Amino acid sequence: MSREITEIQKRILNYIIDQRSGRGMPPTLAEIAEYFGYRNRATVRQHLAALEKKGFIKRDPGLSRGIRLTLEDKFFIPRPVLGEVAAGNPLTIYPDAIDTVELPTIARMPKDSFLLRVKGDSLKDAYIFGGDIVIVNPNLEPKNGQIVVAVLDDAAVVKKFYKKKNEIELAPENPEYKSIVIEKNYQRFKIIGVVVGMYRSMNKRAV
Amino acid sequence: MSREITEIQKRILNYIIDQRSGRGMPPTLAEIAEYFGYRNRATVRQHLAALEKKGFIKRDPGLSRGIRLTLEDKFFIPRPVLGEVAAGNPLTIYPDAIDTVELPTIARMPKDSFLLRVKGDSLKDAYIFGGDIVIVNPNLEPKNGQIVVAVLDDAAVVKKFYKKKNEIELAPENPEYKSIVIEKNYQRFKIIGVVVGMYRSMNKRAV
DNA sequence: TATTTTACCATACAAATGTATGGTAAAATA
DNA sequence: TATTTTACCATACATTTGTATGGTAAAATA
Repeated sequence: MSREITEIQKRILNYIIDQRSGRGMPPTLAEIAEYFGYRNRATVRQHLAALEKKGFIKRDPGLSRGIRLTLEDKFFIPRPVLGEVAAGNPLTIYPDAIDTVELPTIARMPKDSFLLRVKGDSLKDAYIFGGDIVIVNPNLEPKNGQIVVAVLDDAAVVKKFYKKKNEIELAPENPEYKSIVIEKNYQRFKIIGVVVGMYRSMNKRAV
Repeated sequence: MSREITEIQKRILNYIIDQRSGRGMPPTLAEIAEYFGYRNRATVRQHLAALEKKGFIKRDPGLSRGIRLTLEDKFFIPRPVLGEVAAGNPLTIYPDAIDTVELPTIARMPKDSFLLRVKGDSLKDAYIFGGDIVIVNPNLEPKNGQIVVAVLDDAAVVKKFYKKKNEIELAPENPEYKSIVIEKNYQRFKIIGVVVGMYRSMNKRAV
Protein backbone atom coordinates (compact mmCIF):
# COMPACT_ATOMS: atom_id res chain seq x y z
CA MET A 1 0.00 0.00 0.00
CA SER A 2 1.46 3.27 -1.00
CA ARG A 3 1.77 5.82 1.77
CA GLU A 4 1.71 8.62 -0.75
CA ILE A 5 -1.37 10.71 -1.16
CA THR A 6 -2.63 10.94 -4.72
CA GLU A 7 -3.39 14.19 -6.48
CA ILE A 8 -7.15 13.73 -6.29
CA GLN A 9 -7.03 12.68 -2.67
CA LYS A 10 -4.98 15.78 -1.91
CA ARG A 11 -7.57 17.98 -3.59
CA ILE A 12 -10.36 16.39 -1.60
CA LEU A 13 -8.41 16.76 1.62
CA ASN A 14 -7.82 20.41 0.88
CA TYR A 15 -11.49 20.92 0.16
CA ILE A 16 -12.37 19.40 3.51
CA ILE A 17 -9.87 21.64 5.26
CA ASP A 18 -11.18 24.70 3.46
CA GLN A 19 -14.78 23.92 4.29
CA ARG A 20 -13.96 23.24 7.89
CA SER A 21 -12.15 26.49 8.43
CA GLY A 22 -14.30 28.52 6.09
CA ARG A 23 -17.81 27.34 6.80
CA GLY A 24 -17.22 26.04 10.27
CA MET A 25 -18.01 22.42 9.53
CA PRO A 26 -16.79 19.57 7.38
CA PRO A 27 -18.68 18.87 4.16
CA THR A 28 -21.07 15.98 3.59
CA LEU A 29 -20.33 13.30 1.02
CA ALA A 30 -22.91 14.89 -1.24
CA GLU A 31 -21.30 18.29 -1.00
CA ILE A 32 -17.91 16.88 -1.87
CA ALA A 33 -19.41 14.95 -4.77
CA GLU A 34 -21.14 18.02 -6.11
CA TYR A 35 -18.03 20.17 -5.82
CA PHE A 36 -15.93 17.70 -7.77
CA GLY A 37 -18.66 16.78 -10.21
CA TYR A 38 -19.11 13.19 -9.09
CA ARG A 39 -22.45 11.64 -9.87
CA ASN A 40 -22.66 9.64 -6.67
CA ARG A 41 -21.41 9.61 -3.15
CA ALA A 42 -19.84 6.20 -3.23
CA THR A 43 -16.94 7.62 -5.20
CA VAL A 44 -16.32 10.19 -2.50
CA ARG A 45 -16.63 7.51 0.11
CA GLN A 46 -13.89 5.49 -1.51
CA HIS A 47 -11.58 8.47 -1.58
CA LEU A 48 -12.31 9.14 2.07
CA ALA A 49 -11.60 5.53 2.90
CA ALA A 50 -8.24 5.88 1.21
CA LEU A 51 -7.53 9.10 3.11
CA GLU A 52 -8.42 7.42 6.36
CA LYS A 53 -6.30 4.39 5.58
CA LYS A 54 -3.36 6.68 4.99
CA GLY A 55 -3.99 8.47 8.24
CA PHE A 56 -5.03 11.89 7.03
CA ILE A 57 -8.57 11.83 8.36
CA LYS A 58 -10.71 9.95 10.85
CA ARG A 59 -14.31 9.11 10.08
CA ASP A 60 -17.22 8.87 12.51
CA PRO A 61 -19.41 6.12 11.04
CA GLY A 62 -23.01 7.06 10.52
CA LEU A 63 -22.51 10.63 11.59
CA SER A 64 -23.29 13.38 9.14
CA ARG A 65 -20.19 15.42 8.30
CA GLY A 66 -18.26 12.95 10.42
CA ILE A 67 -14.84 13.76 9.03
CA ARG A 68 -12.13 14.71 11.46
CA LEU A 69 -8.73 15.98 10.42
CA THR A 70 -6.14 14.06 12.34
CA LEU A 71 -3.66 16.79 11.59
CA GLU A 72 -5.90 19.39 13.13
CA ASP A 73 -7.10 17.67 16.23
CA LYS A 74 -5.78 20.21 18.66
CA PHE A 75 -5.69 23.91 18.46
CA PHE A 76 -1.97 23.90 18.81
CA ILE A 77 0.21 21.13 17.54
CA PRO A 78 3.89 20.92 18.28
CA ARG A 79 5.97 20.77 15.17
CA PRO A 80 9.67 20.46 14.65
CA VAL A 81 11.62 23.46 13.49
CA LEU A 82 14.16 22.26 11.02
CA GLY A 83 16.55 25.11 11.12
CA GLU A 84 17.22 28.78 11.19
CA VAL A 85 17.17 30.65 7.99
CA ALA A 86 18.99 33.79 7.46
CA ALA A 87 18.56 37.21 6.67
CA GLY A 88 21.37 38.87 4.98
CA ASN A 89 24.02 36.31 5.23
CA PRO A 90 23.11 32.78 4.28
CA LEU A 91 22.96 30.21 7.04
CA THR A 92 23.15 26.48 6.94
CA ILE A 93 20.07 24.42 7.59
CA TYR A 94 20.56 21.93 10.37
CA PRO A 95 19.83 18.34 9.48
CA ASP A 96 17.84 17.69 12.64
CA ALA A 97 15.18 19.66 14.37
CA ILE A 98 16.58 22.41 16.54
CA ASP A 99 13.38 23.27 18.33
CA THR A 100 9.64 22.76 18.40
CA VAL A 101 6.95 25.38 18.26
CA GLU A 102 3.30 25.17 19.09
CA LEU A 103 1.70 25.97 15.81
CA PRO A 104 -1.94 26.99 15.73
CA THR A 105 -4.02 24.64 13.67
CA ILE A 106 -5.40 27.45 11.59
CA ALA A 107 -1.88 27.81 10.37
CA ARG A 108 -2.65 25.20 7.79
CA MET A 109 0.39 23.14 7.21
CA PRO A 110 0.46 20.63 4.41
CA LYS A 111 1.92 17.37 5.51
CA ASP A 112 5.01 17.78 3.43
CA SER A 113 5.76 21.28 4.66
CA PHE A 114 8.29 22.21 7.27
CA LEU A 115 9.11 25.10 9.55
CA LEU A 116 12.02 27.45 9.70
CA ARG A 117 12.83 30.10 12.25
CA VAL A 118 13.80 33.40 10.71
CA LYS A 119 17.00 35.11 11.76
CA GLY A 120 17.96 38.67 10.99
CA ASP A 121 15.93 41.38 9.37
CA SER A 122 16.34 41.06 5.62
CA LEU A 123 12.62 40.38 5.32
CA LYS A 124 11.49 43.22 7.49
CA ASP A 125 9.81 45.01 4.62
CA ALA A 126 7.61 41.96 4.26
CA TYR A 127 6.96 42.31 7.97
CA ILE A 128 8.71 39.10 8.81
CA PHE A 129 11.25 39.37 11.60
CA GLY A 130 13.80 37.42 13.51
CA GLY A 131 12.05 34.89 15.70
CA ASP A 132 9.10 34.44 13.38
CA ILE A 133 8.35 31.00 12.08
CA VAL A 134 7.81 30.54 8.38
CA ILE A 135 5.96 27.60 6.89
CA VAL A 136 7.58 26.22 3.79
CA ASN A 137 5.96 24.03 1.17
CA PRO A 138 8.56 22.21 -0.93
CA ASN A 139 6.06 20.94 -3.50
CA LEU A 140 4.91 24.20 -5.00
CA GLU A 141 6.10 25.76 -8.19
CA PRO A 142 7.28 29.24 -7.19
CA LYS A 143 5.63 32.16 -8.93
CA ASN A 144 7.06 35.58 -9.42
CA GLY A 145 6.86 37.72 -6.31
CA GLN A 146 6.48 34.81 -3.91
CA ILE A 147 8.89 34.36 -1.08
CA VAL A 148 10.95 31.23 -1.45
CA VAL A 149 13.52 29.35 0.55
CA ALA A 150 16.49 28.35 -1.53
CA VAL A 151 19.89 26.79 -1.11
CA LEU A 152 22.72 28.68 -2.70
CA ASP A 153 26.22 27.31 -2.28
CA ASP A 154 25.32 25.13 0.71
CA ALA A 155 23.54 27.95 2.53
CA ALA A 156 19.87 28.82 2.91
CA VAL A 157 18.28 32.12 1.97
CA VAL A 158 14.77 33.48 2.14
CA LYS A 159 14.05 35.89 -0.68
CA LYS A 160 11.47 37.03 -3.12
CA PHE A 161 11.55 35.02 -6.32
CA TYR A 162 11.59 36.44 -9.85
CA LYS A 163 12.03 34.29 -12.92
CA LYS A 164 13.60 35.97 -15.93
CA LYS A 165 14.73 34.85 -19.34
CA ASN A 166 18.05 33.26 -18.56
CA GLU A 167 18.37 33.93 -14.91
CA ILE A 168 16.62 33.96 -11.60
CA GLU A 169 16.62 36.96 -9.32
CA LEU A 170 16.34 36.62 -5.59
CA ALA A 171 15.33 39.98 -4.19
CA PRO A 172 15.50 40.82 -0.50
CA GLU A 173 12.68 42.71 1.13
CA ASN A 174 15.14 44.90 2.91
CA PRO A 175 16.78 47.48 0.61
CA GLU A 176 19.94 47.35 2.70
CA TYR A 177 20.74 44.04 1.07
CA LYS A 178 21.39 43.41 -2.59
CA SER A 179 19.58 41.17 -4.99
CA ILE A 180 21.16 37.91 -5.95
CA VAL A 181 21.09 36.95 -9.62
CA ILE A 182 21.66 33.34 -10.58
CA GLU A 183 22.10 31.83 -14.02
CA LYS A 184 19.37 29.40 -14.75
CA ASN A 185 21.48 26.31 -14.89
CA TYR A 186 23.81 27.14 -12.05
CA GLN A 187 24.53 23.89 -10.32
CA ARG A 188 24.85 24.94 -6.73
CA PHE A 189 21.42 26.52 -6.55
CA LYS A 190 18.17 24.83 -5.64
CA ILE A 191 14.75 26.08 -4.62
CA ILE A 192 13.69 24.34 -1.45
CA GLY A 193 10.17 25.60 -1.24
CA VAL A 194 7.67 28.40 -1.17
CA VAL A 195 6.78 30.26 2.02
CA VAL A 196 3.04 29.76 2.42
CA GLY A 197 2.52 31.18 5.87
CA MET A 198 4.01 32.77 8.91
CA TYR A 199 3.47 32.48 12.62
CA ARG A 200 4.57 34.77 15.39
CA SER A 201 4.29 34.20 19.10
CA MET A 202 3.51 37.34 21.05
CA ASN A 203 4.64 36.41 24.51
CA LYS A 204 8.34 36.29 23.98
CA ARG A 205 8.84 39.53 22.19
CA ALA A 206 8.33 42.87 23.87
CA VAL A 207 5.84 44.35 21.49
CA MET B 1 -42.44 39.50 21.92
CA SER B 2 -39.68 39.73 24.45
CA ARG B 3 -36.23 40.46 23.15
CA GLU B 4 -34.71 38.72 26.17
CA ILE B 5 -33.18 35.31 25.83
CA THR B 6 -34.60 32.75 28.23
CA GLU B 7 -32.50 30.59 30.51
CA ILE B 8 -33.08 27.44 28.49
CA GLN B 9 -32.44 29.18 25.21
CA LYS B 10 -29.18 30.50 26.62
CA ARG B 11 -28.12 27.00 27.64
CA ILE B 12 -28.88 25.67 24.20
CA LEU B 13 -26.99 28.54 22.59
CA ASN B 14 -24.00 27.84 24.79
CA TYR B 15 -24.14 24.17 23.90
CA ILE B 16 -24.09 25.03 20.22
CA ILE B 17 -21.15 27.37 20.74
CA ASP B 18 -19.24 24.76 22.73
CA GLN B 19 -19.84 22.07 20.16
CA ARG B 20 -18.82 24.31 17.33
CA SER B 21 -15.53 25.32 18.88
CA GLY B 22 -14.89 21.99 20.58
CA ARG B 23 -15.89 19.45 17.98
CA GLY B 24 -15.50 21.60 14.94
CA MET B 25 -19.10 21.57 13.86
CA PRO B 26 -22.53 22.56 15.11
CA PRO B 27 -24.72 19.83 16.62
CA THR B 28 -27.72 18.23 14.95
CA LEU B 29 -31.21 18.61 16.40
CA ALA B 30 -30.98 15.04 17.62
CA GLU B 31 -27.71 15.68 19.41
CA ILE B 32 -29.10 18.72 21.17
CA ALA B 33 -32.21 16.79 22.13
CA GLU B 34 -30.17 13.95 23.53
CA TYR B 35 -27.89 16.24 25.50
CA PHE B 36 -30.80 18.02 27.15
CA GLY B 37 -32.90 14.89 27.55
CA TYR B 38 -35.64 15.83 25.11
CA ARG B 39 -37.61 12.99 23.67
CA ASN B 40 -38.02 14.52 20.25
CA ARG B 41 -36.42 17.00 17.95
CA ALA B 42 -39.42 19.23 17.49
CA THR B 43 -38.78 20.69 20.93
CA VAL B 44 -35.26 21.61 19.95
CA ARG B 45 -36.55 23.02 16.71
CA GLN B 46 -38.87 25.35 18.52
CA HIS B 47 -36.08 26.63 20.72
CA LEU B 48 -33.91 27.18 17.67
CA ALA B 49 -36.75 29.05 16.00
CA ALA B 50 -36.93 31.32 19.03
CA LEU B 51 -33.18 31.84 18.98
CA GLU B 52 -33.30 32.70 15.31
CA LYS B 53 -36.23 35.06 15.79
CA LYS B 54 -34.22 36.88 18.43
CA GLY B 55 -31.24 37.11 16.16
CA PHE B 56 -28.78 34.84 17.93
CA ILE B 57 -28.49 32.21 15.23
CA LYS B 58 -29.21 31.75 11.56
CA ARG B 59 -30.52 28.48 10.22
CA ASP B 60 -29.84 26.89 6.84
CA PRO B 61 -33.10 25.09 6.00
CA GLY B 62 -32.73 21.46 5.09
CA LEU B 63 -29.04 21.38 5.80
CA SER B 64 -27.72 19.05 8.44
CA ARG B 65 -26.09 20.96 11.28
CA GLY B 66 -27.20 24.12 9.54
CA ILE B 67 -26.86 26.40 12.53
CA ARG B 68 -24.76 29.51 12.17
CA LEU B 69 -23.87 31.79 15.04
CA THR B 70 -24.61 35.34 14.00
CA LEU B 71 -22.65 36.67 16.96
CA GLU B 72 -19.60 34.74 16.03
CA ASP B 73 -19.94 35.63 12.41
CA LYS B 74 -19.98 39.29 13.24
CA PHE B 75 -17.19 38.81 15.70
CA PHE B 76 -14.92 37.02 13.32
CA ILE B 77 -15.92 38.49 10.03
CA PRO B 78 -16.32 42.23 10.36
CA ARG B 79 -19.27 43.97 8.81
CA PRO B 80 -19.56 47.09 6.66
CA VAL B 81 -18.99 49.18 9.78
CA LEU B 82 -15.34 48.41 9.24
CA GLY B 83 -14.49 51.88 8.18
CA GLU B 84 -14.43 52.71 11.82
CA VAL B 85 -11.73 50.24 12.58
CA ALA B 86 -9.69 51.29 9.63
CA ALA B 87 -9.96 54.78 11.04
CA GLY B 88 -8.82 53.59 14.42
CA ASN B 89 -12.15 53.99 16.09
CA PRO B 90 -13.66 51.01 17.87
CA LEU B 91 -15.50 48.54 15.70
CA THR B 92 -19.02 47.66 16.69
CA ILE B 93 -19.43 43.94 16.98
CA TYR B 94 -22.75 43.40 18.65
CA PRO B 95 -26.05 44.17 16.97
CA ASP B 96 -29.08 45.45 18.79
CA ALA B 97 -30.12 41.90 19.47
CA ILE B 98 -27.63 41.72 22.32
CA ASP B 99 -27.54 44.00 25.30
CA THR B 100 -24.50 44.74 27.40
CA VAL B 101 -25.46 42.18 30.01
CA GLU B 102 -24.86 39.40 27.54
CA LEU B 103 -21.36 40.54 26.67
CA PRO B 104 -19.57 38.34 29.21
CA THR B 105 -21.36 35.36 27.71
CA ILE B 106 -19.74 36.11 24.41
CA ALA B 107 -16.37 36.64 26.02
CA ARG B 108 -16.30 33.18 27.51
CA MET B 109 -17.75 31.71 24.38
CA PRO B 110 -14.64 29.87 23.25
CA LYS B 111 -13.35 27.21 25.54
CA ASP B 112 -9.78 28.32 25.52
CA SER B 113 -8.42 30.55 22.84
CA PHE B 114 -10.18 31.95 19.86
CA LEU B 115 -9.35 33.75 16.68
CA LEU B 116 -9.98 37.18 15.30
CA ARG B 117 -9.39 38.43 11.84
CA VAL B 118 -7.81 41.86 11.92
CA LYS B 119 -9.21 44.66 9.84
CA GLY B 120 -7.65 48.03 9.32
CA ASP B 121 -4.21 49.23 10.17
CA SER B 122 -4.35 50.50 13.72
CA LEU B 123 -1.87 47.79 14.69
CA LYS B 124 0.50 48.32 11.84
CA ASP B 125 3.35 49.37 14.08
CA ALA B 126 3.10 45.98 15.70
CA TYR B 127 3.34 44.58 12.19
CA ILE B 128 -0.15 43.19 12.29
CA PHE B 129 -2.29 44.03 9.28
CA GLY B 130 -5.71 43.58 7.84
CA GLY B 131 -6.27 39.94 6.98
CA ASP B 132 -3.94 38.63 9.65
CA ILE B 133 -5.34 36.30 12.24
CA VAL B 134 -4.70 37.04 15.89
CA ILE B 135 -5.02 34.35 18.51
CA VAL B 136 -6.69 35.50 21.69
CA ASN B 137 -6.55 33.78 25.06
CA PRO B 138 -9.37 34.92 27.32
CA ASN B 139 -7.96 33.22 30.40
CA LEU B 140 -4.82 35.25 30.84
CA GLU B 141 -4.26 38.18 33.15
CA PRO B 142 -3.06 40.99 30.88
CA LYS B 143 0.32 42.45 31.68
CA ASN B 144 1.58 45.89 30.81
CA GLY B 145 2.61 46.18 27.20
CA GLN B 146 0.64 43.19 26.00
CA ILE B 147 -1.89 43.54 23.23
CA VAL B 148 -5.41 42.87 24.43
CA VAL B 149 -8.85 42.58 22.91
CA ALA B 150 -11.41 44.53 24.91
CA VAL B 151 -15.01 45.58 24.74
CA LEU B 152 -15.57 49.27 25.33
CA ASP B 153 -19.08 50.68 25.02
CA ASP B 154 -20.35 47.77 22.92
CA ALA B 155 -17.43 47.89 20.55
CA ALA B 156 -14.29 45.79 20.22
CA VAL B 157 -10.81 47.23 20.24
CA VAL B 158 -7.37 45.70 19.89
CA LYS B 159 -4.80 47.77 21.74
CA LYS B 160 -1.76 47.68 23.96
CA PHE B 161 -2.63 47.43 27.62
CA TYR B 162 -1.17 49.56 30.44
CA LYS B 163 -2.43 49.39 33.99
CA LYS B 164 -2.00 52.52 36.09
CA LYS B 165 -3.03 53.62 39.56
CA ASN B 166 -6.66 54.49 38.99
CA GLU B 167 -7.02 54.00 35.30
CA ILE B 168 -6.22 51.78 32.38
CA GLU B 169 -4.61 53.05 29.23
CA LEU B 170 -5.21 51.44 25.87
CA ALA B 171 -2.48 52.54 23.53
CA PRO B 172 -2.62 51.98 19.78
CA GLU B 173 0.41 50.77 17.92
CA ASN B 174 -0.16 53.31 15.24
CA PRO B 175 0.83 56.82 16.35
CA GLU B 176 -1.83 58.28 14.11
CA TYR B 177 -4.39 57.22 16.68
CA LYS B 178 -4.77 58.37 20.24
CA SER B 179 -4.63 56.42 23.46
CA ILE B 180 -7.82 55.64 25.29
CA VAL B 181 -7.86 56.13 29.05
CA ILE B 182 -10.51 54.38 31.14
CA GLU B 183 -11.28 54.76 34.82
CA LYS B 184 -10.68 51.53 36.63
CA ASN B 185 -14.27 50.86 37.63
CA TYR B 186 -15.92 52.00 34.44
CA GLN B 187 -18.84 49.70 33.85
CA ARG B 188 -18.94 49.42 30.11
CA PHE B 189 -15.40 48.14 29.74
CA LYS B 190 -14.23 44.57 29.78
CA ILE B 191 -11.05 42.81 28.73
CA ILE B 192 -11.87 39.87 26.49
CA GLY B 193 -8.43 38.39 26.21
CA VAL B 194 -4.75 38.70 25.52
CA VAL B 195 -3.33 38.35 22.03
CA VAL B 196 -0.87 35.49 22.28
CA GLY B 197 0.01 34.94 18.67
CA MET B 198 -0.50 35.85 15.09
CA TYR B 199 -0.78 33.98 11.84
CA ARG B 200 -0.58 35.21 8.29
CA SER B 201 -1.29 33.29 5.14
CA MET B 202 1.04 34.18 2.33
CA ASN B 203 -0.95 33.04 -0.64
CA LYS B 204 -3.68 35.61 -0.64
CA ARG B 205 -1.70 38.76 -0.21
CA ALA B 206 0.58 40.15 -2.87
CA VAL B 207 3.81 40.17 -0.98
C1' DT C 1 -59.53 37.19 33.44
C1' DA C 2 -58.16 36.21 28.67
C1' DT C 3 -54.31 35.76 25.77
C1' DT C 4 -49.71 34.85 24.65
C1' DT C 5 -45.39 32.81 25.37
C1' DT C 6 -42.61 29.13 26.95
C1' DA C 7 -41.65 24.37 27.26
C1' DC C 8 -42.42 20.16 26.49
C1' DC C 9 -44.85 15.76 24.18
C1' DA C 10 -46.35 12.26 20.18
C1' DT C 11 -46.67 10.96 15.55
C1' DA C 12 -45.87 11.05 10.71
C1' DC C 13 -43.40 12.33 6.73
C1' DA C 14 -39.74 14.10 3.48
C1' DA C 15 -35.25 14.97 2.52
C1' DA C 16 -30.50 14.51 3.36
C1' DT C 17 -26.93 11.57 4.40
C1' DG C 18 -24.28 7.50 4.92
C1' DT C 19 -23.74 2.58 3.54
C1' DA C 20 -23.38 -1.63 0.67
C1' DT C 21 -22.60 -4.08 -3.46
C1' DG C 22 -21.25 -4.84 -7.96
C1' DG C 23 -19.45 -3.13 -12.21
C1' DT C 24 -15.94 -0.80 -15.84
C1' DA C 25 -11.54 0.99 -17.21
C1' DA C 26 -6.99 2.92 -16.93
C1' DA C 27 -2.77 3.17 -14.58
C1' DA C 28 0.60 1.49 -11.48
C1' DT C 29 3.03 -2.34 -9.57
C1' DA C 30 4.90 -7.00 -8.75
C1' DT D 1 2.08 -10.79 -17.84
C1' DA D 2 -0.89 -10.98 -13.80
C1' DT D 3 -2.37 -8.41 -9.98
C1' DT D 4 -3.39 -4.47 -7.42
C1' DT D 5 -4.57 0.19 -6.94
C1' DT D 6 -6.94 4.18 -8.44
C1' DA D 7 -10.96 6.38 -10.13
C1' DC D 8 -15.07 6.48 -11.44
C1' DC D 9 -20.19 4.64 -12.36
C1' DA D 10 -25.19 2.74 -11.15
C1' DT D 11 -28.53 1.11 -8.07
C1' DA D 12 -30.62 0.03 -3.78
C1' DC D 13 -31.19 0.56 1.02
C1' DA D 14 -30.85 2.08 6.04
C1' DT D 15 -30.31 5.66 9.02
C1' DT D 16 -30.00 10.25 10.31
C1' DT D 17 -31.72 14.53 10.11
C1' DG D 18 -34.93 18.10 9.34
C1' DT D 19 -39.91 19.35 8.89
C1' DA D 20 -44.90 19.60 9.83
C1' DT D 21 -48.89 19.29 12.65
C1' DG D 22 -51.44 18.94 16.65
C1' DG D 23 -51.69 18.49 21.59
C1' DT D 24 -50.94 19.54 26.97
C1' DA D 25 -49.62 22.43 30.78
C1' DA D 26 -47.45 26.05 33.35
C1' DA D 27 -45.89 30.65 33.46
C1' DA D 28 -45.87 35.27 31.88
C1' DT D 29 -48.30 39.13 30.13
C1' DA D 30 -52.03 42.29 28.68
